[in-house]
Amino acid sequence: MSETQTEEYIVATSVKNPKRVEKRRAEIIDAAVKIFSEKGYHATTTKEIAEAAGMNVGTMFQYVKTKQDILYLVCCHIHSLIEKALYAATSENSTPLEAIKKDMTALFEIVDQVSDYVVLMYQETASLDKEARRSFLQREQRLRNHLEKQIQRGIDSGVFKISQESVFLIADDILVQSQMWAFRRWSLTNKFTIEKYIATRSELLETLLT
Amino acid sequence: MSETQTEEYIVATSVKNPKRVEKRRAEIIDAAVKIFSEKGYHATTTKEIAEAAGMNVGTMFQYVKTKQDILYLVCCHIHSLIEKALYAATSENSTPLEAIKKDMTALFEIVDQVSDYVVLMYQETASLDKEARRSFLQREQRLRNHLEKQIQRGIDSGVFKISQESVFLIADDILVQSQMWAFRRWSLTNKFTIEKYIATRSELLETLLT
Amino acid sequence: MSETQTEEYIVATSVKNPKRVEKRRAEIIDAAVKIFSEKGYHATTTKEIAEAAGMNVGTMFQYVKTKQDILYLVCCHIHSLIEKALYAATSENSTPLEAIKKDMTALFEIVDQVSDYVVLMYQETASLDKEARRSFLQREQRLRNHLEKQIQRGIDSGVFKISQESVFLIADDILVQSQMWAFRRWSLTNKFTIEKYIATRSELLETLLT
Amino acid sequence: MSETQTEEYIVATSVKNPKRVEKRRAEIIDAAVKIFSEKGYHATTTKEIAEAAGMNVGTMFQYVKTKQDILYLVCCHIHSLIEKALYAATSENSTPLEAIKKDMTALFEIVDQVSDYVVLMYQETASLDKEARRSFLQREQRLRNHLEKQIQRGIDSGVFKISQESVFLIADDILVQSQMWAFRRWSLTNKFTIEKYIATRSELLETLLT
DNA sequence: TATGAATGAGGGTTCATTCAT
DNA sequence: AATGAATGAACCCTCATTCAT
Repeated sequence: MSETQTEEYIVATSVKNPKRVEKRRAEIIDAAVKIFSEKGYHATTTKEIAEAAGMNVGTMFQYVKTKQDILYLVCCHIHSLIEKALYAATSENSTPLEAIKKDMTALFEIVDQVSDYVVLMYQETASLDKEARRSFLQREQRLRNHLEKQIQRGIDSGVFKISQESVFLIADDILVQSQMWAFRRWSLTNKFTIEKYIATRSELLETLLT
Repeated sequence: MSETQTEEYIVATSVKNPKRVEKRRAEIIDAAVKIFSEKGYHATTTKEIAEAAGMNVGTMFQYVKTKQDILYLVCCHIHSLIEKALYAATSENSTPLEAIKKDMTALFEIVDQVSDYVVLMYQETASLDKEARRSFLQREQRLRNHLEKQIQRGIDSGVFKISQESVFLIADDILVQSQMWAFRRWSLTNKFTIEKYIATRSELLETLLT
Repeated sequence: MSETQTEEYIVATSVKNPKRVEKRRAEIIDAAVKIFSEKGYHATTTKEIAEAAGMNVGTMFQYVKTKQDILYLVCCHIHSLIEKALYAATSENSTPLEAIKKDMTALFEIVDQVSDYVVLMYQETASLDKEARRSFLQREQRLRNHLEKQIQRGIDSGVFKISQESVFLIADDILVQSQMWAFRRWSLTNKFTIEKYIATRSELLETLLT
Repeated sequence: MSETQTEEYIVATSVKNPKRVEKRRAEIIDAAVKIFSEKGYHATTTKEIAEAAGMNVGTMFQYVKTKQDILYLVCCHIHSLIEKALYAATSENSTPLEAIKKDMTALFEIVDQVSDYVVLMYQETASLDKEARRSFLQREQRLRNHLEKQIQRGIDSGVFKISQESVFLIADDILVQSQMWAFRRWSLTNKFTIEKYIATRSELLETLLT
């Protein structure tokens, strides 16, 4: 479980009222998420975003310093959706195997629901500068850490028979596989419904763990 | 095994002599690969590429119609490197398990060698237009098809005990995991050398298959 | 002695209480003088000025109609500093030569003290519109008129042996030379202290006048 | 005579043919000089300049890296006009007094002819960044050095009876006075024609020197 | 009177692509 | 086939000023 802690990337604003910032940014994010996932980050104009967000360009740039900031906010927002769904699924009263399967299911389901955004999020991460990218990747580590802990529980209670170094890889694999459902939708949906996909993945995971 | 066959995306040129086209494009690709993986596709100007390729912008645009064409050529080039390495590793005289492990090893090793380019290739795929992207993704399918066949051999010979639908997923996983080594290098190299990574992955694969 | 009299440029305000206007404007001027002379008029934003003046942009614009008004106020303020220092030095009980030398000394000394502001004042005069510039230049004429009168005294009393048309030029020269000390500080301080500069200028002036 | 030598500020270009650069820049300068002296540097748009220069904005920016570069070129161009006129007037076969008077006359006359540009040149110098400003000011020193040499000749030959430190000041004064004719045109032309101005200044200079 | 969010025109600069030589 | 100057639409962001509270 890696935990190199660094400060979060902060999106600056010249607006003082935090409530307003939150509200306006939500509007910006909502608009940007849609346009970005249709046309991509680079092909989208700041003016377009502002218009779609129902505000003036100048206004928008009071809540955000650069276009990239918008991308960062968007990525974090999407990530939060996933994180919330995952954490909501986690219950303490289940066997380790059930628990990790439940997490996996929740993860795959939320990714399925917002798959366009997941693609966007990972595709455009590259357009963030170092600072922002690092900060975003840290968030991702939180997800993996969560899964690692769940797997570790299974090892500790003697249910899972895997080597210690596999923990990290398997946790990471689950994450990556969820993303894959988004990225390869066009090809996977030929063969799987989301339910079938989850079922097959669950089986493979069980094979691996026990 | 997916095989929706469509025509390949063709990069047009106004130059007649095919030998010259090949030579000049090789120069362009070599230059572009380096700059793209340093600065990214969008941050790179056509002029920079031309200069690095030792030719004039005008000249370059005679071997290529758009900047995106260059990206397409670059992606295909990188992909070829991987494809060649994978095919070179495949031998007929081995057990299915040995064979798929050998393939996996070759794949991971080549990705390790050109990891910067792999990252570039997958990161910037989004910047290709529909046509070109589809054509590029078709190439990727060839890789997966190859792996699928190897796994199928094991099933057919009764060595691998997995469901039919897992074939596709496992083949895809191997591919994705190779890419992961490139994408998460910064985090994985904390825990693994490439040899260790291959070994662990091999073990997990064996668990899964047998 | 030129005296084309025109009305003064008036900086409008929407605030009724004159005391408050005076106080607030003093705060604005103090803030603006500093920032302008650090970054120049164009590079300074109204928001910066307001913040430095400890008030809100909106508030500031109630005491001033445009950004240019601030510049005008600043220029007038700086000019007043010089004017006051000059008038304070003038005494009636001295020979014409002593008197003009005293004035010159006072002028050079005050310019030396606020040289940054003098540079600012003359540099940015160009950014005033016609109206405001004319009004400001009128103030400058008051200074020259003062010096002209002092020289005239010397001529009238038969001490200064110069032609009538030189009066204007010499008065102007003194003014310009004082500004030069501000503008060419970087080069003049290699050769002169302010005392030495004043001494040398005094000698040259005496040569010229007698 | 100050001569801190530093490298000249070089205006970059992406155009290789030096002849073309020279020709195009001449067009840019011609256009810019006119618009700048009408509206000032800040109020002028790069697009306006390009249009007036009969070329595309993009084209213009191939001969110049920034708007400020244009200002620098303009300032240098104007300065060259003055320098050439001054050097052309200098003859060796005259007494020191005649020589310096001739120089002064030439200087005042050229400034009179291009007075709008002189005002522009000195007014907007402040808009140059440090680098460019330093480089431009160096050019100005060449002018002063020239005048200093002329005065020195008179001292060396025993004709001028002035202290050594006055040499610098008097040379500088001549320069400044020429600029004054440009800057205070509106006020000076009430009292002087250029010929009368030159005559009066010559007299004062002679008084000072002999 | 004071606040600070909203406005939006406009500015400098870039760069993929073309085309005359 | 090669050169490199020309094109111009488009982009991100700023900031003086206003106005509702």
